[in-house]
Amino acid sequence: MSVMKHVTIKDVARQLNVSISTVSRAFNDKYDIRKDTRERILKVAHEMGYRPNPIARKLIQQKTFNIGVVVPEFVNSYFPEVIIGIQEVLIEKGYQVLVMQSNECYTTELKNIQTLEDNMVDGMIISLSSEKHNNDYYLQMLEKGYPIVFFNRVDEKIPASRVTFDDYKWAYFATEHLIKQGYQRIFHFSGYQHLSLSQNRIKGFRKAMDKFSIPYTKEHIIETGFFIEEGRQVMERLIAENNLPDAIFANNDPTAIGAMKAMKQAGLRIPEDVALVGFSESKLAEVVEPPLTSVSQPTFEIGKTAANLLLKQINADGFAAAETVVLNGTLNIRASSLAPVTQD
Amino acid sequence: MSVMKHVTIKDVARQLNVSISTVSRAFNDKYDIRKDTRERILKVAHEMGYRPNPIARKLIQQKTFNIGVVVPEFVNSYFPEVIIGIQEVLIEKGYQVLVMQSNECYTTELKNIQTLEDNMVDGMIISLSSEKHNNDYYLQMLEKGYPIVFFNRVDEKIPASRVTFDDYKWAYFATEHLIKQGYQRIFHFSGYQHLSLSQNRIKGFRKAMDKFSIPYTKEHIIETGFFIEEGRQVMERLIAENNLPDAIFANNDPTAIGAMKAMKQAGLRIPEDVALVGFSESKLAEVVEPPLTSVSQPTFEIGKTAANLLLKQINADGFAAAETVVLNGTLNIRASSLAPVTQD
DNA sequence: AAAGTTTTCGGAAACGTTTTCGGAAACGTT
DNA sequence: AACGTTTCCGAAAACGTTTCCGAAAACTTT
Repeated sequence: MSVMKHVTIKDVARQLNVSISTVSRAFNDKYDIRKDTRERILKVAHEMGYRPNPIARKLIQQKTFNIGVVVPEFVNSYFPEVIIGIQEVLIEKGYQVLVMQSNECYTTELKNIQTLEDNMVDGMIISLSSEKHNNDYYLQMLEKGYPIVFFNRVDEKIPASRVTFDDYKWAYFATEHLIKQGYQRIFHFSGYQHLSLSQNRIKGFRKAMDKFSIPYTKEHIIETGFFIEEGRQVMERLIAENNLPDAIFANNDPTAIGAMKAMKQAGLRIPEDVALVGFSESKLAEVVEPPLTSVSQPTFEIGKTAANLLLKQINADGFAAAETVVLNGTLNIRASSLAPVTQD
Repeated sequence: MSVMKHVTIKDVARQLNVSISTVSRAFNDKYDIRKDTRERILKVAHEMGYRPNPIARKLIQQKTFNIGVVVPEFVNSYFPEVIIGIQEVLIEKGYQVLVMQSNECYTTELKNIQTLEDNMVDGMIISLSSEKHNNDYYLQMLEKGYPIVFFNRVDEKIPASRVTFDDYKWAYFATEHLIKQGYQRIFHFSGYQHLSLSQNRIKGFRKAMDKFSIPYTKEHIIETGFFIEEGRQVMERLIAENNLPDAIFANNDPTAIGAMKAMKQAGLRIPEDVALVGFSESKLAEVVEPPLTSVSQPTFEIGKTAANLLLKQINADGFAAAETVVLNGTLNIRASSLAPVTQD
């Protein structure tokens, strides 16, 4: 009563006085069925409201046409945008996309992955949580030939396909931009430093500073994190310590904006007192006052290529060589980082 | 080779020299199994890396412990936050949450729902797309006793459980606030007007205007939509037409921020030239300059109650009466709507 | 019209579980 | 020692499909 009876393939077969296998053939467009019986079956089946039960199909086919996506969070707009890109290509190929979030927690990340695995997704697209993690499980999966693609938060010790951003290069450009605007005492608000993404941005920062022979110390690179609150706290500390830089290159927009908030609170002007550059362009950058200079990543494109890489692996149906695609960005220069001299 | 063999219940049974049923019993904690054999089985099974195949289990049990969530989009932070609330309660009860987005399109919304249905989710939590929709399919599902809960974007003609926000009341408060600050010529940027959410916000706006005997015409209520771009366009038009209000009550933050952008472009000051109030508080409100007054919704709470309502229906396992929960918000007053007189 | 081919279909096994049913084993009671 | 209970377990059916195998039916060819 409460759960109504689904129309099954048996019902259709009985109704039409044919065998189950024939109905199945009709639905799977097999070669060994007469065209007119096929159409007759499809017609009646549709009238009866029959839809093949994907669970049963999955059980026998060992293929689900589902793919799983695991991201650390989706309150910042970055991951949602990537997911839209992923769906764009996958849905068109008949796949369904199941999204799970790890909440930046390694344990739930692992649990998510196992549930997806248990549900027989044909492959996964993963962005690692910021917590320290152990690679064993991923290595095992890869060894079994399980199709996985990583993006954004990758670990170079995991030999899987991945789509990344040239964090090094664009961190360099972002820093260079500040230097060329005349800033000298530049701090970097970095992400969690065990992530290669953060390491690469630090390297880019360093490279630019070295290139232009600008002196700096370890204290100029401050492990801040990824969220507004974290950026604000670090900035508040700097203000309290009266240890202000000329400019800050923040590892992402939220931390830059957190710094911005702290500065406003303290009556400091941007960029006159401290200039700011963000990273991974979010909607926020354009909306904030002053507008935030930021490196924008092609989120949509990242999602699309990750999906395509995954499809390639799935279709190779064996051990496709791991591939790394590096995508390009742009530096969007806005008021928050303009030259201190030219300010009116 | 490419897909490794999963350890099945048979393997475990053979290994231990017991029957399949016994292994099953061990895993399902049935009463008719001796305690020590149960433990022996669990131990060995775990060592062998056996995990019960949920697909097979679903097939026979007709219960999946999955629930589906369909939202129109997740680039604005509203829906992601709700989803986090949903997951919070559902995961703890052993459910998994599958998220799909309709992209504000009725057709894909329907397709999403059917895929979820085909995948035998035990229930769904839905927020309707903004496109005009036909209720037939939902009515059918409800008639079959399928557990569904709607939130945010609901349709009063669908007699299902829902969790909503008192849009009427809070639209009233938002408008009242502007009036009390001394603004008279107030416009409302509304959402798509076939959604009851939008209608209620309009009603609240009207009620406040009437209550304080402030004259207004139909032209003061402008169907704008939900996104930044839309707000900006409407505002640009008003500026071009030299048809400026004193204040705007926008149906959500993005449209308010769109208006803000257009105003800045045109050199207009907020709130001196036009005051602004948003709705459904997003992260943006605090970050924008000037900070945006906005009604905040308890997104997290909305998700949690929606999930609980759904669980109630699922467990009633029959036809639980539809329930409507209305949650409360707060009006966060910030600089964008302060009295024009007291500005310095 | 007989023989050989090709097309079309039905039967049955398989996918990995849960669950019903019945029976063996263990125990307690007389 | 016979009987009745209770506890524990195995065999087999079921869930709704796909697919392999073989055979009937429909064509060709001679």
